[in-house]
Amino acid sequence: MVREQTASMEDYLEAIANLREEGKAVRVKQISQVLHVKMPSVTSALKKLSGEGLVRHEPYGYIELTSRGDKAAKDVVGRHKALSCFFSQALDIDPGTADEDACKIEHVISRLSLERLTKFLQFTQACPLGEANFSKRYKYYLEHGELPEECLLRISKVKKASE
Amino acid sequence: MVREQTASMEDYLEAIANLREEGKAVRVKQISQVLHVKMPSVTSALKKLSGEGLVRHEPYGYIELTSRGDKAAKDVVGRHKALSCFFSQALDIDPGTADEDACKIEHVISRLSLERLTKFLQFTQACPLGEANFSKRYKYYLEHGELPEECLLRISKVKKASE
DNA sequence: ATATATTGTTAGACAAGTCTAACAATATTC
DNA sequence: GAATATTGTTAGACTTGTCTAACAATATAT
Repeated sequence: MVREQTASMEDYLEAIANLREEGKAVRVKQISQVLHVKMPSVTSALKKLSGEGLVRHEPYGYIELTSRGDKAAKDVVGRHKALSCFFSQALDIDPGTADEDACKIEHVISRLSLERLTKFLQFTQACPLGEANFSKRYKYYLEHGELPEECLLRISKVKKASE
Repeated sequence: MVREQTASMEDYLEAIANLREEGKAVRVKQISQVLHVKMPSVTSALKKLSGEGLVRHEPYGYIELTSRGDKAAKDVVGRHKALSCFFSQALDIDPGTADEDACKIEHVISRLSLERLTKFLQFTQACPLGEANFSKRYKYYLEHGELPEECLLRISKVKKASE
């Protein structure tokens, strides 16, 4: 299993993976900007991660993830994406907030909850009950503060049936 | 607005409020047991919170929240409950895991996401589309790995209509 | 009411992660 | 290619929150 990392170290791994992914130079300066920390903090973190065999780092040179580091990073990035996706798509939260929340929660959520969140999202998207899909009705509820008509109709039907 | 607290200090406030709520003695020992820390950590935290006017603490005596402390504690407890509720009810996660996750996430989630999560839960419970309500269909999906029949029927209807 | 057990506090070490200041290496520019 | 700017590193201070060890207060029991 992937070695347990602190939230901070996961952030560094994630930042390196993302910079690499975006084709940007993976340098101390870049990482420090992405994570809003000063450069010495990055150097220090890289030293730690190198010591654990997750990162290769030539002083003054470029920075790479080892295969173990890459695995760990992919894991964090995966959690981040799942959460971000859930917040923005299922809860209709703006991408900025969704991303911020994902950034924090990715370090603390359990595997089980993450998996369920993902399945929940898939389910709501795959299961288009009524004329509109679930997300649309939810958004209606968010905007108007009350259930859309199609939901109310069904409630009254049920009521009548049981009367 | 309620003063910003660290995750640790929020945990202490929450523990005090919960002990009080449960009618148990609010003592250093109790808090240390609830939070799985040693007693000196509690003493230290109480000193800090006293200094900020959130807690009243007579040395060797009982521990009370001030009105400001109570307000802050209620806020944390509210977040905890909302999250725990969402995980257990909407995602059908066991109460233990739901609680653990709530404990961590309560410190980092944004107001907006929390509010949406709550609304989402209300919506899914209030909007009983189809014969069964949303939660039931979701649980079917979890158990069987595929959409319940009523969902599939609707998909095929849509398909036919667009053919 | 004295001995003992329990609970609470103080003092100080430690770990993680950040920062600033000073210095070193590399890049850029003229 | 020497001067300057940029980037990176080292050293060491600081914060937060934990711990252990030793001591102090309170409660309990005989």
